[in-house]
Amino acid sequence: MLKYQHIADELENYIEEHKLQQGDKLPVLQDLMIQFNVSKSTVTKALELLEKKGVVFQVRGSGIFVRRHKRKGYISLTSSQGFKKTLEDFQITSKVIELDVRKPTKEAAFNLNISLEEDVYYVKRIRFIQGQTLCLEESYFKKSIVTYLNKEIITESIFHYITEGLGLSIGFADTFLHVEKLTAEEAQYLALKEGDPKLDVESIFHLSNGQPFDFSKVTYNYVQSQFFLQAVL
Amino acid sequence: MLKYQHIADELENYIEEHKLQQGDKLPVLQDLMIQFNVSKSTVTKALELLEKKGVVFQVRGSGIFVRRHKRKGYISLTSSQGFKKTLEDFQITSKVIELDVRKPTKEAAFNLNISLEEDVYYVKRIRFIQGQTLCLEESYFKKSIVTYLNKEIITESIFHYITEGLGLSIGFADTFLHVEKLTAEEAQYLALKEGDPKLDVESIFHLSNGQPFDFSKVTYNYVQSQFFLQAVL
DNA sequence: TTGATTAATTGTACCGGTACAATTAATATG
DNA sequence: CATATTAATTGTACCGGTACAATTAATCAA
Repeated sequence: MLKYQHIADELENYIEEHKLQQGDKLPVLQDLMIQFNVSKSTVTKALELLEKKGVVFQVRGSGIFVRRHKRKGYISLTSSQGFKKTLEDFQITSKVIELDVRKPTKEAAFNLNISLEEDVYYVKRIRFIQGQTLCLEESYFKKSIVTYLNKEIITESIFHYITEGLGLSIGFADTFLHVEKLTAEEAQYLALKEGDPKLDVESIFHLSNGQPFDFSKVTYNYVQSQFFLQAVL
Repeated sequence: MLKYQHIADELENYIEEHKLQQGDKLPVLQDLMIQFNVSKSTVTKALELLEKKGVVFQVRGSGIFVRRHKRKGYISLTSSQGFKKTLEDFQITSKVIELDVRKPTKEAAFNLNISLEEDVYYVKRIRFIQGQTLCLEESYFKKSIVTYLNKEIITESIFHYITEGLGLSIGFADTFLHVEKLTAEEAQYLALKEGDPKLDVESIFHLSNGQPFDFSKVTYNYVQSQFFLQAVL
């Protein structure tokens, strides 16, 4: 494992375990260098990582401080799938509605940058949070990249399978949000009424080499739709 | 100006001017070092910046490539106010509804981490995009930090005034999203109907030293509510 | 020509260092 | 005792360098 990754993990764990609060001070750079026996730039790199993640902020001439917001139960918009990590205290389950290999819709083909003839895995599932319907999800996976999927895999974490099982490296994602009214079909799945608010989240996921491999459309139950993001400006 | 900032700007302009597309290759590190006459780490730092901004992605052993999504008219969730930069082609105007110094609501006090007795500037305004109502905004600025505001300032860019006029440095923000139904009052402002969908965006802005200085609640017209964000995973 | 092997390319990890800006602490000054 | 000045602290910018991993290009073998 990379040194700076390891340091970042250690620091994050430390903050978690000691229940540090916003503004609490961490050891200074010099001390961290000694503690982990690495150079200044390696510690700096670890801290940059944590800064991006919204875990700390640094103030020149002053120190390194914990950044932690007060709200719970929000889904992170910046972590890959959103779940798992940020909502680890909450019970997330899935029910698979459909799974098959097919040709993409025009929309999916456009977003994945493929032809209408190229095969994709189509996945449709509902996700529950604490038993409540959280969202309805449709995904299109480029079959040339995600060569195999089955019900067991997609009931668990697809992304975990892609990275660990297939050995692929996920790079980045473009995410688009829309607010609209629920259609009759969607309302039924989400146990809401037609015309109720909904949040549509469309994401295009890319491998580290830039290839798009997954286009997903997720419709959220507006009651459960609480999202957050931490930006460095 | 910082060297790596300058390089990042230059590269971004180059991409824009030459209308480079997703996947287009930029000069390799070595060439950029020579071109800008700086060390490897400085170029790397510039590229990290652009990577965070979602402008490029790098592939080890291969090169530096342009990252550019195809959709227009989306508001960026990661840039400070969202507007100005990403929607520069669109006409954004503001109408001030209220502006005064007052005591914060319990909610504002909580989010700004201040007492109920500390003064805040309260700003309420409507923002229009191409003449259409885009959003209704309520902001609470800590008066001890943002010492003065007037109608001219808030009709233009408040953040520009805070950085340039007051010489403050904005650090980071926590942003929370909710989807709900419009109240009667909100509906009126936004020229929509009560019960229509809305997107609420609450943000807490902090200075570089970690102090929160602005809590804002923005209610978006769902028709205009198109947001995007580019994440590195 | 195909496939495997090797070599060249290219970005990333990490080191050690100097200079400096912003903050904070210490000291001097009235 | 408040306030201005100076000094110490602490993070950031930037340099130059070595080693190496992932990709791509070139070469060789069958």
